[in-house]
Amino acid sequence: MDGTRQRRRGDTRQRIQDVALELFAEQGYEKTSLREIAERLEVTKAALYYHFKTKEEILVSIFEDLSRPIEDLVAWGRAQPPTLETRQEVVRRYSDVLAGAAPLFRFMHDNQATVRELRIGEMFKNRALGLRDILVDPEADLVDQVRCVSALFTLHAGMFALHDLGADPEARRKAVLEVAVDLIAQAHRDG
Amino acid sequence: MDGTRQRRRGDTRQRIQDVALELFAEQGYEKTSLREIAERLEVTKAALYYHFKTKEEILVSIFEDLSRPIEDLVAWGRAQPPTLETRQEVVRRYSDVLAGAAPLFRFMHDNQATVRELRIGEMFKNRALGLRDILVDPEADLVDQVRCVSALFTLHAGMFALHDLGADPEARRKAVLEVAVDLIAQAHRDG
Amino acid sequence: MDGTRQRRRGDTRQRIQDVALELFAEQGYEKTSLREIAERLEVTKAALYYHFKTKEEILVSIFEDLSRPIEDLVAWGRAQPPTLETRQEVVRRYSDVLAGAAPLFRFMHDNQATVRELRIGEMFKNRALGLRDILVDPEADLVDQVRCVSALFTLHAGMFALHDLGADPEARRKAVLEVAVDLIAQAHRDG
Amino acid sequence: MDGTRQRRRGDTRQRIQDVALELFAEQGYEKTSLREIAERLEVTKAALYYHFKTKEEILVSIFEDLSRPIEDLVAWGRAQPPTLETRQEVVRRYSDVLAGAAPLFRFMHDNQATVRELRIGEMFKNRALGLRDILVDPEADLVDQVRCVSALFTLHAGMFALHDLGADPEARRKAVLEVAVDLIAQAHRDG
DNA sequence: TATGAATGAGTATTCATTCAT
DNA sequence: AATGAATGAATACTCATTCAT
Repeated sequence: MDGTRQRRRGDTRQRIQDVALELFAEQGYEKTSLREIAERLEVTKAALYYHFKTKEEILVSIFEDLSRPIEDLVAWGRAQPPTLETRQEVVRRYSDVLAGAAPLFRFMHDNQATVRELRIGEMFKNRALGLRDILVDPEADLVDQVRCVSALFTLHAGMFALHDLGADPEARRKAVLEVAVDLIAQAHRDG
Repeated sequence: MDGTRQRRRGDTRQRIQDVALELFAEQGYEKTSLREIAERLEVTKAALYYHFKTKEEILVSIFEDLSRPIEDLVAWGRAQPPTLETRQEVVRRYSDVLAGAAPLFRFMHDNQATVRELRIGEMFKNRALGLRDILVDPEADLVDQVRCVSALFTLHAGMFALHDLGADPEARRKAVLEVAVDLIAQAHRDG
Repeated sequence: MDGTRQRRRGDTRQRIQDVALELFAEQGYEKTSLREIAERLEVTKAALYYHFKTKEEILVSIFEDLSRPIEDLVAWGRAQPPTLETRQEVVRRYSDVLAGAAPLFRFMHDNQATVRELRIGEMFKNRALGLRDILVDPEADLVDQVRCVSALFTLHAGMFALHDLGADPEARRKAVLEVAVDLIAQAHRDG
Repeated sequence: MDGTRQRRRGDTRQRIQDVALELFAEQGYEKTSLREIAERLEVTKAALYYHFKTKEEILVSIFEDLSRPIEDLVAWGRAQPPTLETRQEVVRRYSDVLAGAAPLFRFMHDNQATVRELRIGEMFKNRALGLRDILVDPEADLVDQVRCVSALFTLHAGMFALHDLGADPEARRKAVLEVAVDLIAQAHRDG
């Protein structure tokens, strides 16, 4: 009975994160004001400050919650032997991770200038470097190193910039993943 | 003799563009205020408005000046037969174009959320789609289409996100270009 | 005790309206800045924006609050038979209405060019036309129609432009009203 | 041959006045910027300053040029005996004067708050008082004094606020004039 | 668990005016 | 007779943040 009003008790923090991420992804971090978030939630700005100390903290909390799978992936990858198979599996899993928190990663991708100045900039960079270090063999040829990094960027671009290549999203994701996996394979052909 | 004061006569418009691009690329568009630009130039904000109607127009003018080579490249590409060689040459030339106006393209890459709302968003998108249409064969396999687009993104990423792969910039650029050219080649292997 | 600080709690919105109307009437809408209003109230400009969305909204809110009596008068007038007596009574009541919100109507009278571009321009015009339609018989002789409208303008002018005819304000108002009532009577002499 | 360009030589001052009055009457004094005037004339703002020392001076010069007929009328009126006939003739002539410089008087009527702060405020007030002193007999009944002033305001209102009474402008002007002349007559009935 | 009221610092933009050329 | 380049001061408005209740 009632529902919304009832269910809203206690989950305000979560609802703030949801709405904020939605708006951040849609319009960017700077162009999204706390007033806007508050209005969409039908609470006052001050209510946001009950749950979060600053605007930035809202973003940080979202990032912390949603980016754990990357941490896990990096941890897993580090524990594996640095083989072709491991690397391809990392790429596969990363593709899943991206798809599982698309709005966050779309936001990260579209707001790099902003993100760089924020706390999450450093955090994200570290996770990204973690991934890279798993995929890239520092002894390898520079071209092959680039191939591995390129696999990563292909995944990202595939998520956020291929909306007009037609084809349904799932088919697109598969195609993108195949290219990425293939890039890793090429980097291991010989050397 | 004297220099600064003397030479400044008449080139204020250009100096505004230079400083603005520098700051936009460094801190992002929204976080760069006209006050900051004016101060760095040692003129008043009002002087900026003598030369440009709005903040956005400063950016537009920079974009128009610096993105002409892309237009030219698209035009050239369209006039060639849609062969492997053409496409690889387009990739090569695009790499040069990016290197030739690196600060602008770094800005575009880092501020996509912002750019999308601005007039240059549409402009840039059109140029990008132009390039894509030259590189991508709509009849080809989806995976091969992705390969071609990925070549483009590899170029971009190579410019703006590989600063820590070590190696000197020129070597890096060559490696990136090789990967991109190779991606195009693979997309043409058979099919 | 203390008073000012104490009493100010909760009535800020009203105080903004009061001070704004005072300044608008004194110096005009355009020449009155929000800084001025804020300073006189010893609050910040931002506080004004907590209570009103724009400068224009301050004016609109004042107008809506103070012009209700005209609406009521028009409604009353419409419900009466269109006789000489009705019309004279409307003129009498209008004189009271004007006297009851003199600063607002002085403002409207003195700032017509400005008001015309604002939201209240349309609102006021509608109320004025409502009054006119009650006073003016569209079948009547043009000269008699003008007499009725002139009665209205005489009232206005009497409020705002006769300060130097000497005599005390109340006597002046009575004289003005008599002229206006008489104009209506003449318009009904025969016809 | 050519024409515009040719004829424009030498009459810039006049053209500034024309355009300025047009815009002042249309949008008000404050809302009309020198940029706007300059743009419409296809000259630079600085050119305006070659011909006039300030924005206000543009208005003053217009007023001085166009309000001379009032001065003349006042002078003429003062030289006549203070009879009913004189007064009615003054009203008739004033109606002509208003019609002859309608944009100026429409401006004065619509921008009273602004005008009051400007140099022309005082000038206009003096001319108006001059007229009033001719029309009003200080010995007369207050009501009759009001009638005379009301005749003046009827003329003004007739010019600027009766556009929707229908009827063609000339018919309207005649009707308005008749009411005004009649008001003067009533003020002289007995007394 | 929130709100109402407010602030301080900032933003882009506009304006009348000046002056060397 | 006019322009190009610039300024100083102002304006309406927005934002993240605070705090007493």
